[in-house]
Order: sequence, then C-alpha cells, then structure tokens
Amino acid sequence: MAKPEQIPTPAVRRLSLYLRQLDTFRAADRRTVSSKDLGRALGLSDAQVRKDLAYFGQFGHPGIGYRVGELILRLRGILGTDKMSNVLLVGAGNLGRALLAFRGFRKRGFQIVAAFDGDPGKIGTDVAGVEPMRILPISELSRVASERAVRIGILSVPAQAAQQVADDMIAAGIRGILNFAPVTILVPDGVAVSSVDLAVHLEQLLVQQRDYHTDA
Amino acid sequence: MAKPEQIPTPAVRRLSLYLRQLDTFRAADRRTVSSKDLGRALGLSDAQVRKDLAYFGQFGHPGIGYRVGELILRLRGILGTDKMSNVLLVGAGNLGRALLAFRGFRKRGFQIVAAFDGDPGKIGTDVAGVEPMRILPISELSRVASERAVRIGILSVPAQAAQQVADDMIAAGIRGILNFAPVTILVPDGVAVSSVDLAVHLEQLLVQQRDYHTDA
DNA sequence: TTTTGTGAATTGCTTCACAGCA
DNA sequence: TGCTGTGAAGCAATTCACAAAA
Repeated sequence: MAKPEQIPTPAVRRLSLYLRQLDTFRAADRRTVSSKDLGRALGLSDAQVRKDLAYFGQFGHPGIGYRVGELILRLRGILGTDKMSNVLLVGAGNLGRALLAFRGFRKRGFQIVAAFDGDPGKIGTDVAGVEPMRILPISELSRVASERAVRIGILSVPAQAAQQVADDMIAAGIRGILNFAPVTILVPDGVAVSSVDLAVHLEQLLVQQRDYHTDA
Repeated sequence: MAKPEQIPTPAVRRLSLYLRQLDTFRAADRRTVSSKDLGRALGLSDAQVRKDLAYFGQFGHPGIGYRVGELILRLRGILGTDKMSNVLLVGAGNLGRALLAFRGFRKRGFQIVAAFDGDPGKIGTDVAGVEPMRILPISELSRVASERAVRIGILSVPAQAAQQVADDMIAAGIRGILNFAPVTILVPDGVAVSSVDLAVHLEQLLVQQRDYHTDA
C-alpha cells in the first residue's frame, strides 16, 4: 500500500499507543512482536494493528512479525519524537507545578523549558522542575518562544483566563496547545488543541460503568 | 426517534462537552440555545448536535432551540451527575496531590473522599484537599470503597505499579478507573478505563502541528 | 507454519435535506 | 420565519479473508 493521502485520524492516535507498548516490550527484552501480540496488549484486533502500521510503510516481516527496536525508530520518526521538542507551560498552579515536576516527558522527546504565570505574586518564584526554573510573566512569552523555538505549549490556567492566554500563546508562535482548562478553546486554522478535562473523563467512566450493569 | 439500542460512542463522549458548554452559556445568562450556537461554540455542525441529543430524547423546541436550564438537567440525568459520586484516589505524588487540591470536581458531581498510597512513608500524612484528608495504606482500599460506596477511582501511581494497583482497585469494587500512568491497564469486562497520557497528547499535537504546515 | 499487507465487504458515523411544528 | 427531529445518502473506519513471503 502506497501511503494514501488520507490516513484515518484514529490510526494516527493509535500510533502513540503502539510506540508506548513497544517501549514496554523492549524493556522486557522482547525482540520481535506480532500484530496479534501488540493488539492483545492494547485491546485491539491484529488486523487493526497491521492496517494502521501499513498506512505509514512496510515495517513488518512475514512469518516473523515486527522487530521491536526497528519499529520504535520508525514510529518515532513518524511522530517527530526522534528529535527533542521544547515545550512551555503557562499556569503554575497546583497542576502546572505537578506537570513541571514530572520526569516522564524527556524520554518521550519533550522538555519543558519555561514556565509562565499571570499572577504577579508568582513571578520570580522558583519551581522544582526536572531542571528547576523561575516563573516568568506572560509578557515574556513571545521572546522565550521565539528564542527557544517553542511550538508546543501546556495551558494550565483557570477556565476564565484560558481563551485569552491561548490567544497570547498563539500570538507568540505556539502551534499546539495541550489544554487542561475545562472550556473549549477556539483557535485559528493551523493551530492544534488537545484538551484534557478531568470531569469529562469521570463523567464518561460513570456512564460506561452504569450502562454495563444495567443492560449489557 | 425512539432511543436506539446502539448509540454511537462518539455521541456519548460529546454529551459531556455539550453539558460543559451549556454551563458556560448559563453563566452568561443565556436562556435558550440553538443547535447552531452550540455547534459553533464546540466546533461541530448543527446537524451533529441535533442528532446527538435526539439519541437520548426530544429535548428541543422547534423555532426556539433548547432551553439551557432544562437541557442541563436532562444531560446530568443521562450522565448520572445529578447525584454526587464518591471518588477515591491512589497515588499521592505530585500529580495526585494536585488533583486532590482541584476544586472543580464538586460542581460537576464528583467528590474525592479518600486518598491512598503504597509508600509507607506517606501513610498518615495530611493532604490539602477540598476537604483535607489523611493518606491511607492500600490495605484500607476495600474497606473504604465499600463503606462509602465508591465505584470510581483515580490512578496516579508510577507506571510500574499501575497494573497491580488497578487490580487492587477492582478487587475493592471500583468499576471505573481514570488512569494517569503511561501504560495500558488491562481490566475484566464490566470495568471501564479512561487513560490520560500527557506524552501521548504532546505527540499528537506535534504531528498535527507538523502535518499542517508541511502539506495542507 | 507463521505472519504480513491489502483489496473487498461490512459496519459505523456524519452530513444532507426536508417535513413538521412554533 | 426559525429551528428541531429524522430518514436517506454519503463518507470513514474496521474487519474479513487470503495471496505472498519467510
């Protein structure tokens, strides 16, 4: 299959899960993995796994499966995480500081290089990150983003400030926003937003969990 | 349309977004809202909004739209957030403590009623939550879950402990798990899992952002 | 054998377009 | 007129099933 112009969005999303699972397999010294193995570990069919991977190239070996190390490199190349990406964060509240302290980003190709907040009382405060940093005012956003070539930002400000800060981020050159505020952020074409709303996730668990023991 | 036995999963997911947006509209004193308005605020088509809502009943008023307050009540009933749900949390690291401190769950129908950790050094420590609480050992999970009728749990432990703790949660009666560990959790039928992996989100932003300015 | 890659068939979801109601 | 609810059409994603490769 020659790369089709239109790759299904769900297939791209699953690529990240394949990569994560492959890292797990490699940590357990697995050398090769079949589409069946990979599917079972993720709750997907083997056909789904094969089709998804085939959208991006021919990575498998008939009779053998996929070589773990090889596939990891390929997927990293496709996702762009073979190179390190600088990320900035706006909103150094409880959640923001927890994210700054999280050590798991680096080995997946991301590094938080600056933290900002709109509260004057927080400016200049030190935060304990992977490499500790000082909180900067939002007026510095543009300068830092361009100096460090940052295209991805994490937005962890309160809901009522979110749209304004997102606009500031976009004006500063950010082209992908990971939004933790529980509101929809409207952005122009060419800017991607991915939202994580904890209450939304809990709601979905509630319905699923209930639907199960009421009928299914 | 009589409620069809099979409601599309994406429609159920969007229900949460409709509810959130309606809360925003109500905060701005909007009394009625059309499918067009609701769609525009969320980046969806008006037809999509109407069809989604119609899966669950006839909530609209031709010529008028949907009454905001009425629809909020209906959606809460469908999602189950008209009653408060008790939630517990396992893993009182940086992220876990940030989640405990988050004030936004309550008005969406969720309350974190207990926090657990596997580290003996943390047991008994006080954590500053909406109502402050003391960290309990995982051996108390079953007792607390049944005493307080908890069916939903937040899992914010390190990756290598995640599956084991998830198993403990399920054994304690938890039927929905919000997983922040960057691994796939395998669960039996009847248990729902929703995962939030920050690195996965960042990866998706990276590809989207890149795909845009390379071809589209 | 085992396992991939892939057209074809199928299932599922979204959009269209319009009758009917306020 | 303005707007919903909904069959029908169209589009997208998944599963099937098998030829080809090791």
